[in-house]
Amino acid sequence: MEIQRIQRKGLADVIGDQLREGILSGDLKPGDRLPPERELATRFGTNRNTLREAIRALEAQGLVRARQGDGVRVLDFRTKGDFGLLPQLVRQAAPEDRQFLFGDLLRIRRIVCVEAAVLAAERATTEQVDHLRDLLRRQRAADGDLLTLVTTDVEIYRSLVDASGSMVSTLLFNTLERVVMEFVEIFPQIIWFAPNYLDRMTEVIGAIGDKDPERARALFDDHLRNSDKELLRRIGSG
Amino acid sequence: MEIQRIQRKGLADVIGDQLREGILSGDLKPGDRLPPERELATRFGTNRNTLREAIRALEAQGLVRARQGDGVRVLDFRTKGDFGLLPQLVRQAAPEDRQFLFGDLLRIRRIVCVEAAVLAAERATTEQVDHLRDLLRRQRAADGDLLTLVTTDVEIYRSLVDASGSMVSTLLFNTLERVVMEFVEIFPQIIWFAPNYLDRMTEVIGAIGDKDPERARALFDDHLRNSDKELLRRIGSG
DNA sequence: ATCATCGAATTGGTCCGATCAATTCACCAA
DNA sequence: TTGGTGAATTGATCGGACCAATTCGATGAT
Repeated sequence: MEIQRIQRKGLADVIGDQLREGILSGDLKPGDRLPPERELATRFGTNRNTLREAIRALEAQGLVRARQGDGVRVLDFRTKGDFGLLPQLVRQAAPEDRQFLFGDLLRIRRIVCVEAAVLAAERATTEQVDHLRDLLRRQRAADGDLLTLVTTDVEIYRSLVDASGSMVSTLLFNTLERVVMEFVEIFPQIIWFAPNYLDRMTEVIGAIGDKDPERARALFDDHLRNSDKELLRRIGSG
Repeated sequence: MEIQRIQRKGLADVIGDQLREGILSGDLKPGDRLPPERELATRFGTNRNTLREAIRALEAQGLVRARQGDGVRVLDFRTKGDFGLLPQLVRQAAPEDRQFLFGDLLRIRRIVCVEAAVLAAERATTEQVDHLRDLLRRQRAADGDLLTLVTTDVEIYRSLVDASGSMVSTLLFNTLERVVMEFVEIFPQIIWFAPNYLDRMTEVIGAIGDKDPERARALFDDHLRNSDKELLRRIGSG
């Protein structure tokens, strides 16, 4: 497990974060016009170039739109915002909203992962199924080592989504995983494995190996419903 | 229906598009280091500031990562890329991949929309259900006017997702809708409404009004499976 | 009074040149 | 071989200048 190099944040990133927070929190409403770049720059104690880089990043995320001669206008991220905004949105959600958000997230993650399993049962190559079985073996060998369990678990899910052969699912999974990681930082207690976790996953991957989409769907959906229910319970009582 | 104002693309946008295309097409591989900013700027016939704005946008989308003293490195969008990359990916996909991509997209859209309908049946307020019924009436009144049919259809889906009360679903729907619009430009023939479209939607919204999640799920899932099958057929034969 | 027209003010877009700061890497010494 | 040191590389920030699109008020014709 490689140590993650800390990403040093430059001034433009900090400014971008502040503006983004203002938009996602609702302080800056859709249709609002940001102050002129020259004014914003001095207000943040920087120059126009650096400030513009910050705004470019927001523009790339669909949060604002700059028009020459007019100004920089805040867009409505609720109707135009991208799914990729979710991690940031979770990070700064009010504590009373987080449990609700988490429940919705688990629901979406479940149906996406189940559908990926179904697709994998239709399309996966024998190499991909073998790789999944390898990961399960590694998971059994981990024997309680939490770090190994977590990283291998993520790898299993990722490999399963890869086996579905769907770029749509893969990219969707990437973002979902990122959101889950945000929640892990907020609720560390959701790092948890169901008692029958390994047996269930073995059954699911068995169904995929058997090219039996409907059995994979039923098994995985049932497992995730139960598992997610427990995760929600742990947050509720924590 | 307001005419969409054409978004004027600046130089930084054009440069960003070119670099993004290089990454998504695989010409620039993960781990590759881009040429130094000073060199890239002259190569694109521009200056460092403009070029840096282009790179900032790519960075905000998780396609590259710039580190002072090192350089700008290409990230692996397959494992780290965001769901929001999908529209651009569709736009420049090879023609032989597009049908496949479209099938996967419809599959994900179906399960997401169905789940939104289920949630709506659990949570929707009477006002939200009334609004959905209004939209259906407007759709009936459209009577063949294609522009009205399309825009109202999008509004129905959006209102349905809104009625699910799930920000996760809403943002996910935003991106999915954007991808669908990309496909519409490529395959205009997918603008199509099933003969029983209005009756089916009326039934679904009826189930939501009755607070009957499972009936909403069954009705909507069945409708979308049939409808999507026809859409795929129209692409295949077109 | 109402509307069209034009021009100045506003504001984002691009460009130039310079300096600061983190990283890398070749070189040297122990 | 190892470890440190400094030069080279490269991104980050800065200040100022001018170009270009939009907005909006003044002006004048109807």
